[in-house]
Amino acid sequence: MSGKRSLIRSGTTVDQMVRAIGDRIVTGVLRPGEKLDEVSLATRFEVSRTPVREALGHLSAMGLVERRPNRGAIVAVVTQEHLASMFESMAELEGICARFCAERMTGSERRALEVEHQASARLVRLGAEEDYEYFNTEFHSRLDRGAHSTHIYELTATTRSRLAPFRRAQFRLAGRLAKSWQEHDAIVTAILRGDGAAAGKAARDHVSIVSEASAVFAVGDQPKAASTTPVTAD
Amino acid sequence: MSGKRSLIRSGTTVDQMVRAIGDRIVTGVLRPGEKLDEVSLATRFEVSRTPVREALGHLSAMGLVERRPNRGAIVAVVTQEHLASMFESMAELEGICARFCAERMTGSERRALEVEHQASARLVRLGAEEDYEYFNTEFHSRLDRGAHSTHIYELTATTRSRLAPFRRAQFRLAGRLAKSWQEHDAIVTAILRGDGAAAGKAARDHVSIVSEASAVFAVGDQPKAASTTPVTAD
DNA sequence: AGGAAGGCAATTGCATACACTTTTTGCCTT
DNA sequence: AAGGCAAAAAGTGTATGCAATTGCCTTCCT
Repeated sequence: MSGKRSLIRSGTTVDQMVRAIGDRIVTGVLRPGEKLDEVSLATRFEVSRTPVREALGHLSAMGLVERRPNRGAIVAVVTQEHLASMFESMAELEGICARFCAERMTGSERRALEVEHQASARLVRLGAEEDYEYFNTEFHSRLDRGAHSTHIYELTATTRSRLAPFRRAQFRLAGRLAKSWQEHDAIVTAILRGDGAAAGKAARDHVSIVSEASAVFAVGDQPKAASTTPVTAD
Repeated sequence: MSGKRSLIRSGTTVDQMVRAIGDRIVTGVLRPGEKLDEVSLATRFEVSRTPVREALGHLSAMGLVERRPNRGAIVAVVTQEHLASMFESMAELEGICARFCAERMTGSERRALEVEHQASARLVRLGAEEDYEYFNTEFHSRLDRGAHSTHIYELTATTRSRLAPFRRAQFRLAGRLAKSWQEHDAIVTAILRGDGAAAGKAARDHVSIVSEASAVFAVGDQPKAASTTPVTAD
């Protein structure tokens, strides 16, 4: 590989392909059910079929693409039913995390959670959607890590990433920002109180509401935003 | 591929490699931390490096092997802590499944669950460990499917497969068979009663006890049983 | 003698070539 | 004209070869 494509971010060719293709799926450039031809992708990104193939394997493991033996790969088709199932699972997983947090978080973890959460209140007042989204991600990351369970963490992370395409625009909905913060507050309060059952319930309810807010953006209504992963091709 | 190796079970070469290598990891022939050299594996199984590489990718996604970029793959090292975390997750997942079963199972599903469960009582009296293990698998499969949640099903399936290496010999422990059946009975009773909370608790407790029973077989104490996936090589 | 730099061997990562499977298209039969 | 079969084309699955990276060993300098 003669130095070209050196302007690109990082990692192996396979990683680049995973990001490039995955991003195009997540952003809706590649639509669910669309055929993913290996040679087309390879020529398009100016690499050989080998890394493309491997990338499709990764994406398949992530659940973003579906692979039929000897019959090529397609962008995973997520039915309304399966989407609901994923949100349901997410709610349960978050609930477990919150419950474990209430029972297991260290003193410094609790303090950090509280501090960050209170700090984010300012963003709600300002209506800073972008910044709040960052805090929101950080908040949930704290919950996931605070559960002190590596495997639950993995399950949560993979599920969250699979849901990413469907929850992107949730904070654009009117009033969602303030409501989100209130729900976070219920979770934080319960955790600090050490009330696992209440924390779990609050976290489950939180996701359930996000689910409803995101249902709008489900199948057949994917945005066509530009890719955020620049590559030489395209 | 010139017709040879036709005596083997099925599927593509990659699938065979996944099974062959995965089985050797699961059965302890390949020990945690052991280096997985691509050319060695390829020559050993008389295939080229390509399917071996792809298989290692799959196994990496399954969590059975660990891949370091440019530095090869090793059999995943499962720490005592991570193992505990996996059993904990399994308990929670089974709990969720049982709860959902109590709330959602159809009439015929409930009947089938009960019938099969009662039938397995005979195996306990006979001490038929092998046959009971089959029923046990079927039982849990019913629970997973009865939850009517495709994504929870996936999470449960992957977690279960990752735990497989550590729970194999559980029924060999004295009295485990009868105890297992009693725990199943508690779950079934609660489900048929429609008591989700009780079913969830019973299922969680069930896994917890399996966890304790399996802890004996954790890191550093893997058996060296022969592979159950015959391949031309070996 | 100890450490660092450079080179060599081994192994992974990518590209290309070949084999087999599936699908499509066109021709032949009914 | 319609349906089915066959052959070719398209595309995936596997093999092999080449480039690039890593780790180690040797060697040279301080």
